[in-house]
Amino acid sequence: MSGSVRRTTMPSIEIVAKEAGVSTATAGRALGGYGSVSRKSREAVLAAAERLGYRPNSLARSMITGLTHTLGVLVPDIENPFFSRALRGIADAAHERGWEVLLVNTDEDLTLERKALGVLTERRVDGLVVAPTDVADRDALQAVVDAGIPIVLLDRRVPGLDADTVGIDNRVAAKDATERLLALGHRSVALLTGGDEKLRPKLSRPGLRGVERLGATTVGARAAGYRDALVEAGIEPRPELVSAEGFRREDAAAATRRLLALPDPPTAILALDSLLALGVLQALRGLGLRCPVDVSLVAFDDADWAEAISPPLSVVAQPIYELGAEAGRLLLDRVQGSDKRFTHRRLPTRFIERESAAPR
Amino acid sequence: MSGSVRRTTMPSIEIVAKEAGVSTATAGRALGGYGSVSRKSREAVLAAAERLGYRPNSLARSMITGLTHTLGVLVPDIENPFFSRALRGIADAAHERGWEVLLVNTDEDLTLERKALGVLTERRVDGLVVAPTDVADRDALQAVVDAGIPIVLLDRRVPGLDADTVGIDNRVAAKDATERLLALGHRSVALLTGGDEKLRPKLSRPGLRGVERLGATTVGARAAGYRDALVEAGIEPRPELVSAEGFRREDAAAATRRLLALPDPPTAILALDSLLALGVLQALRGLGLRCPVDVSLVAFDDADWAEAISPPLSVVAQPIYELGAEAGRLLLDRVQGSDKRFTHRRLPTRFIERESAAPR
DNA sequence: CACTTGGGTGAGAACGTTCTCAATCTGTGG
DNA sequence: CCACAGATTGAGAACGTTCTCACCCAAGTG
Repeated sequence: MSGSVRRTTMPSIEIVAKEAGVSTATAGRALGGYGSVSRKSREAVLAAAERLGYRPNSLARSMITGLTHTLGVLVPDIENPFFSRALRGIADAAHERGWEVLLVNTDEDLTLERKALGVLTERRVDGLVVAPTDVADRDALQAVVDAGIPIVLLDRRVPGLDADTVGIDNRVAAKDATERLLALGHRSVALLTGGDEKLRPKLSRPGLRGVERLGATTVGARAAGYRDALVEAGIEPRPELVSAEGFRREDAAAATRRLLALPDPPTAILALDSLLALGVLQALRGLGLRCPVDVSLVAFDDADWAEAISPPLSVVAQPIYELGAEAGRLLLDRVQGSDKRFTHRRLPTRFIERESAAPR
Repeated sequence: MSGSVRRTTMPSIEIVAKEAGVSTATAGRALGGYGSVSRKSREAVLAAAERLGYRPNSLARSMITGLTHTLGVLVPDIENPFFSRALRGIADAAHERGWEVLLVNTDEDLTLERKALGVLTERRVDGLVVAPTDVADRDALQAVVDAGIPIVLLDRRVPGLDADTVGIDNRVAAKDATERLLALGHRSVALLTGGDEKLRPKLSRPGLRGVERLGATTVGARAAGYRDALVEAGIEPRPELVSAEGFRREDAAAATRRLLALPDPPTAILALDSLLALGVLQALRGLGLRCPVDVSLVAFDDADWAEAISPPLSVVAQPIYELGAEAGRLLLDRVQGSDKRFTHRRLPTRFIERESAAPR
């Protein structure tokens, strides 16, 4: 392959055995803590190991036991605070039970995601936590499951996949947030989804079928919840108030400027993540408008800055760390042989009322 | 070990060879792309592999090649935006050259860090990027290096360790930031370090030796730079203006309240990371003070919210992603056999002047 | 004394690759 | 037709563990 075969200087169990004057089998037993070994042999082996600085080779161990004690984690972008916090939860759960974490960023890129699935399969990870880029990857994911590697989906769902899922009830959470804005007297509420261009027509004019299909995705479910609240309040959803122009802060800022330039501009905005909310705040500053007196704002995710800025931001807080930890635990249960029916765990969200949403 | 030996259902190269009617050696050559194989054999093997859904076992490959194509990454806390961004840089650099990343959080805990070093050694990672908790871990780190696993230190340094390091010039950056506050007419500048209790006396009354010794750590170097600026400006450093009361936002808020309650309170604050800056902002809000009219604020790290809040925060921006990417590249060079002298790479910082620091 | 029991031991297989080496096949030049 | 270089091939070793199995031995048991 890549040329030079690197010879490590590390002593093998055979060397340790020789040094201790026993067979490799006995040395293995003493070091691995299985089988039965006399006190004398054990002490000789452990002393020899200590002397030589012996470190077991977990690759060889994995070859034979069939367990790598490694969990693969596939997320779009570890820089995203949502995923870095969730990863922390996953990693802690894994560590607690003696597992390590192999991390791959997918960049929301399907090709990359598939390649990563292949690589992690070749590495024989014991299981995978995946925040899939797209439901379109169902087959690739199912292939991994069929190969005997259990998967737990995080945040997003993929219909028809044999996997546990962990997330929140996005539709209900979004509906609740929207209702709170309506209750403050806002009749014209904008939605900033962060999805990409091609999503927008679907979001703004979804047939019933469309909503159902989109309901599978996080953004889609939240958009559906937003619609639910409007419809129940007897307000006709206005497509031009739904913006899906990109995930970056600048995209959100541009979208905000566009929204506020409308003939009948929104008096409140619901942003589907905290980065988008920053874009809104930035745009408001630029326009000389103030939050919440001119425009109310509510965002998903309780970012660390949400409470510290002026005005403190009202948010829909997800239990992100717990989401990750639960995914990790669920996965480890599977790895360790659980064959319960697949569960779809929904953890509760919490609306934190601060000062960015005010009566109209 | 942990009980059940899991038998994977995945076909081995031997099965593929049988299916294709060739020897395992030939199948290996066709699949691995080494040696020479006739067109006919290759096609038969690839077809058989495709048919059986063959996936090479990279554990077996690593056993023989001595390369796991895995980089270990040891950081205090992946949730910290600094480390999650740096990790992104490391991961991208690794991916680009066909490596994967095994991640461990150390929680600033020396015991955990040592255990993690052991685990990663057993996993035979090809190299390690470490943001060490403490210089006290020198021996444990050196042992890993001696075992043949190269290390690159990120952000922090460990004197006397055979390793490359990547970071910024903390002393110069802190001095520059302090000078800018002094240039605005501030004579009473506080420093929020975020270090823990036992650090404070050293920071506030360092003998020359003290400063030198602390210069090895990130916080210490920045504190030294802060002092440098004061001394050069002919201002006597006041120990009570240096606060090291914890890393969390609440700690910073409490420290800020304490500072502002002093008889001769600071008119400007330098916060050593963005989370601490949030604490300051929160405390100011609570006290009914405004930034920058009542208190000026400058912080390290250009957090994503820094530009979006009011007032936009003036910051010392580190090239965090590049720091990580550079560490990754340096490490991969070592893994692939470079034996250049150890380098200590300092990437340039950039002061971004926004609106949180104003004339007194 | 013969017979069982069970702790302790070592030889060698197994895991799934890549590597080494010698043997065979192919085509070319004389 | 022969010699020879080079491509192609397969048997078997190697990597470092754990697992299987047969064996030895001391201590009871009848």
